[in-house]
Amino acid sequence: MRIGELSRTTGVPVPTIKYYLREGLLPAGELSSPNQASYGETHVRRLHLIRALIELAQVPVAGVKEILESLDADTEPLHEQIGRAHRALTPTRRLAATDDARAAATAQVADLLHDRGWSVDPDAPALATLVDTVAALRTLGQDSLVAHLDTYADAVERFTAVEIEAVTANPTRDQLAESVVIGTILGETLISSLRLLAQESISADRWKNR
Amino acid sequence: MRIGELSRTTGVPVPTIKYYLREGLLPAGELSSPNQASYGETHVRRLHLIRALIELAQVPVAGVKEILESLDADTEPLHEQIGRAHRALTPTRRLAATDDARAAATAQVADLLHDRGWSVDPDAPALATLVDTVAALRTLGQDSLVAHLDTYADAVERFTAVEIEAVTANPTRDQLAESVVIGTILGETLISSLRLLAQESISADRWKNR
DNA sequence: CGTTTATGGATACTGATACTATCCATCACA
DNA sequence: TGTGATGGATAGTATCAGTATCCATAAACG
Repeated sequence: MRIGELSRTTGVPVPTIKYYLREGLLPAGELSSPNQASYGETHVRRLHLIRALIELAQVPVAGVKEILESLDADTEPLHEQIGRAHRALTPTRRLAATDDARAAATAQVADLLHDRGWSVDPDAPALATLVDTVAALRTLGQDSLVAHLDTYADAVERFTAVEIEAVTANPTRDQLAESVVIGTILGETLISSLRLLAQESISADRWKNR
Repeated sequence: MRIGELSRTTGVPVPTIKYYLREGLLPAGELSSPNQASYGETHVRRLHLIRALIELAQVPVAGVKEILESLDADTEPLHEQIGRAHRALTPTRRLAATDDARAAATAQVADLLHDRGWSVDPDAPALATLVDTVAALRTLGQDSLVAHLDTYADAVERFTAVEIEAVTANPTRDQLAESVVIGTILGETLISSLRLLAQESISADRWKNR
């Protein structure tokens, strides 16, 4: 398959494919002559994955590259592959907060992790984001939401368990890693759109007249 | 309070505040003379909100504007205010899928909505995103995840119930609207970081040796 | 009272991101 | 043999989210 056909079967414009090749998101095709390369099924699959990450999950190109590299690095421990995907997904979003708001948030999050027995890397970017978000919610006067952090954590444990289960069905390690990474990323898009739909539906008949 | 002090108390640089003023995110201060305006507590609060939306929830500036306008439009029905926030949160993320993948996804999503009794606007952007995501997961060979859509929906209903409860405690309608909108948006950041932490912790001891 | 500093408002510039467009020397195929 | 596609390189574009610069005026300080 040459680039034109790859473009036609995936719906991705040729210049964009060339761009992904340049950026190293897509491995080069096999060269039969200096200006004739052929692409295969793996390229089709990868292009689909790239588009899903960029379009649906809004992962920046650099993040996609990171994720794909981790998928290809199948010598490294699975947990490390997942860690790389997580990092690529959590663009350091920090927010200055007053010292006491941050201290309170840090303490609350530490309690939560302790109570749940979650052991995470203290440098995990998601941890910083969580602390900042809790602090921001307090600063914005939304303490009642923060008070239910535990219920959020319950619900989150629920689907994380399902994901782990769904994913362990994969026979090979490579497939497992791919499932985990795709599930982590597209799962978020899934949850987020489900949540918006649930809110829309519930809020519609809850506050019809306000 | 003049712009310098506003900058110092919020940690937002003066040129950035001027930019937000230009973009209409922040209402103008009260002018005492052609080049002397004074800002108050509302400006401090609003700046905190803007920064939280932009930094933590990664909402684009245009979306923040939309959200704030809906918060200020306290004459329109609450449900419509929420709808605007939702639209600002769901940047049309579409992904070309093969016709049968999309058809299957559309059917599955329709079933889900029906079974749960969720009634949503067929033009809701979140609906399109959900369909595309389900189609993409199938195309990428992740059917086992898609098979658990219902469990995701369960967990999502759980959050939503908590949020509604937490938020109805607000005495005034304005506060209620603000809580709903902030909860919708920052809640997503909260859930996403909790989920990453849960995954990290669970995956760590689940796949120690793979 | 004069001088330094800050301010409001307008306009211009910047850096990052994600593509698009153009070139050109091959290459395949008719 | 010529026509269109290809690989590879380089340059251009649009959008976004600020930054920077200017200027005339106002406030604060000595």
